[in-house]
Amino acid sequence: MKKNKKRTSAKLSSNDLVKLGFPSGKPLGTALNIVHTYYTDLGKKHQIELLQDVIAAPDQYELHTTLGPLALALIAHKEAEPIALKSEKQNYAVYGAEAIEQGAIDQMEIAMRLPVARAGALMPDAHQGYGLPVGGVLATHNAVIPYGVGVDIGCRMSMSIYDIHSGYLEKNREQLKKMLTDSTRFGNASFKRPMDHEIMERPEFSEIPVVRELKDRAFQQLGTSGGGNHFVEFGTVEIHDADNVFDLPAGKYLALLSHSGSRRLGANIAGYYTKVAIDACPLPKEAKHLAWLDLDTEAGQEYWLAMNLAGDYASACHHQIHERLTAKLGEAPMAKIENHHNFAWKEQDASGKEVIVHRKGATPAGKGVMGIIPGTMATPGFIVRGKGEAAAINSASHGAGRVMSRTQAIQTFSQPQMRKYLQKAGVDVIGSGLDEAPMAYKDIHQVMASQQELVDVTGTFYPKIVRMNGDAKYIEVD
DNA sequence: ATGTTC
Repeated sequence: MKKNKKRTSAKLSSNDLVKLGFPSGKPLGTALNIVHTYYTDLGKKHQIELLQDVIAAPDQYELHTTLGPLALALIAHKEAEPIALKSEKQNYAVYGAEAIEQGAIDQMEIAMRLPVARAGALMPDAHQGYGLPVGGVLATHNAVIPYGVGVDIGCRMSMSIYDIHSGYLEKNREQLKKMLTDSTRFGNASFKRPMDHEIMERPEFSEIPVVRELKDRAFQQLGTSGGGNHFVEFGTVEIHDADNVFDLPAGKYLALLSHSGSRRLGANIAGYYTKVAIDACPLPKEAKHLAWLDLDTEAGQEYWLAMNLAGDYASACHHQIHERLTAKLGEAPMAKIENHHNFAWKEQDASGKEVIVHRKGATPAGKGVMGIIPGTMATPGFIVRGKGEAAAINSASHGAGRVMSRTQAIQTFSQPQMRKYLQKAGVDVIGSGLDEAPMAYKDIHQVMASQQELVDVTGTFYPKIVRMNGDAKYIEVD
């Protein structure tokens, strides 16, 4: 049980193994597993020598008791013929191209050349991701790409609109801040006693082996928000006209908006099935992360079920977040709106053929479909109604999109600078850090202008009290 | 995004 610290630091990392030439996927995973199971007492230098011997002549280790599986994985990898990409460049629609980084465009071009790809589109908030760019939409035939869905499966937006005049917010800032602090959990924190939810009764939790192992943690994390760009916030929402699906009179209301996903459950499902896909689907290096699962295979069916479970779980988390805060407010919402933006759907293309539409950081925007496109912690978000634009595969952006990486934002901006920006916008922030500074994002108004063909704006949300992950006393502005 | 282990 008690491990000596020195020995842990001598552990080989996956990076070390990549440097030794182990291809990621099965060979890398097997090597890590074997070396950490059987050879931890050997010392780093000897571990490296041993692995170098295996990679130099795997056929000599095929029958080795502990290294045999690694040798076989290396041989299988060498023999696997990569699946060819289409050689011709494929066309797809790009919205707001002038503000999209080249890396995202390069990734989309590769995705379009997959033999299973049928159509694609790039949303105006697009930026580089793993495999498919964030803000990328890809329709495939009978195949699902785990990294086309993304790591945070079923990540979504949820809004409750209350029949409370927006003036309530200014008069009750302190109480609303306390409600957010008491009723939401970010980062590693979870509720002492999670509320029960029927999602935990789903058969997938006992029927799918990889999901079974995640059940306990999923229960602990019910109703939590995670980290990164996730938030729970109070703000005011302006309903522009009476022509909205909620039958709300035009006006200004108090609203609650949340953004989060499927926590560890979705992340681990994504990680596991990506590995399965990479093993089953050898692709050229530049397309490796776009490995797909055929929906006619057992693994493909299993991923589909697990993905849908993770999506419903993310929804359950939002429902509990809103349930807790609604109870504190003591007023039932008069309208609710929710949409996910990291998922794959079975839809029909223009010719009526079934396609699998991956939206990785893209909002469903079929004709009449309502959605929420958030800006940043200090800029407006929008309630939108889809126009059903076929060229965009019935999609729109899922936010403003970053103009700089988290690391870059932390190096570029200062605390006083961010404080000033938030003060000017009249926004209180609990938690967060400079990586989520509004200045690190594209101008949401420009992004909306780039997608006028894709959505109509029916309401505008102004964030006022925002909670994100991070040290709660770090960026409070009052 | 993620108990940061690809």
